[in-house]
Amino acid sequence: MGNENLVFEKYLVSKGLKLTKPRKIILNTVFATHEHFNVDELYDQIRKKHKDVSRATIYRTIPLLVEAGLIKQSLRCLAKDHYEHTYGHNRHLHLICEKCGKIIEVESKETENILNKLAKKHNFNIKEFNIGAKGICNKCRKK
Amino acid sequence: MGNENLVFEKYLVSKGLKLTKPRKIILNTVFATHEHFNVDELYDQIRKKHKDVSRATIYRTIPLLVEAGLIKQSLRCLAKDHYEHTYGHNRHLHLICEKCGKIIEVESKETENILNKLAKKHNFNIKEFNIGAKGICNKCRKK
DNA sequence: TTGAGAATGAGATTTATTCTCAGAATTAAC
DNA sequence: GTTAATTCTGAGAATAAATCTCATTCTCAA
Repeated sequence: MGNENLVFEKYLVSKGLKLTKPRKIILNTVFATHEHFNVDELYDQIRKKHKDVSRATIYRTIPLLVEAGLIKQSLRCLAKDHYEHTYGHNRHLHLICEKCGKIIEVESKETENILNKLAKKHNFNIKEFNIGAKGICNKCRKK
Repeated sequence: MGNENLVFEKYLVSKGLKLTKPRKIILNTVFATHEHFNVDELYDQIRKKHKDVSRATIYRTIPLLVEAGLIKQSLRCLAKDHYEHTYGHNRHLHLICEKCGKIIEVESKETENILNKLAKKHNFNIKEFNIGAKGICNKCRKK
């Protein structure tokens, strides 16, 4: 219940685009939970209430949400792109279990600081961090 | 010219698999350069010399190379999976330019140490790091 | 109210990757 | 060397996520 709506509308207007009903529905469904999501999950979720929003529109709206700084592309899992919130969420890194797919989110300003330093050395302007590791989680290791 | 061949053969034998001609060709082409690659690039490279290696075999061999610890899945660029060497190469992180696609490779043991600590806290067993950032490179920023 | 441009749904299309299958290669035992 | 059991292979079909097309509908400023 932040003002994603405001942010999104501002972005759209600045590009000469419109905050239409389907776009509102998509935005609100995306921000109805805090979870990562992929297009299929989002589509199913939306379809529970709104039978008139198409996959095409979802695929077309996601890049707008990304551009507006509301979400970002996250992991790729089972051949599908996944997304996560950036607006209203602290940045975090991911520990992904290769066995069960579980995602552990951990905050770490430290790693970002180091990356920032390294980027400076290379005259590189960081827009977005992508930090994580794959491995085996606690539960799966015990099996 | 390390002994990727030996490593690969050892791995294959341990799984009851065979180091066949196509697999040798693929392995050697992969290790003929130090560059990241995707399947198309690898296929073209191989086809210059060997008209009889199919895409299917390349797709089937890559997971074996990954499992053998010789390469790892790296970035995904333009809807294609990319791979990079792990055998014989120090680990590094990637700064990826969103404009021109340039990839800057940087070493950083520091970030890995931090991730290791965090993983310990969560009883997570890291198999592979995935560290990087997207942004704008020096050249593109000047435009 | 209206008109110009933007947005939509439906379904076709694209394309990386995976699968199928009949024949070929491999390897160990004889 | 032959054989037999198994693994591999190439070719092309199949799959499926993501993109595109297009005729129609919506939006909003004037």
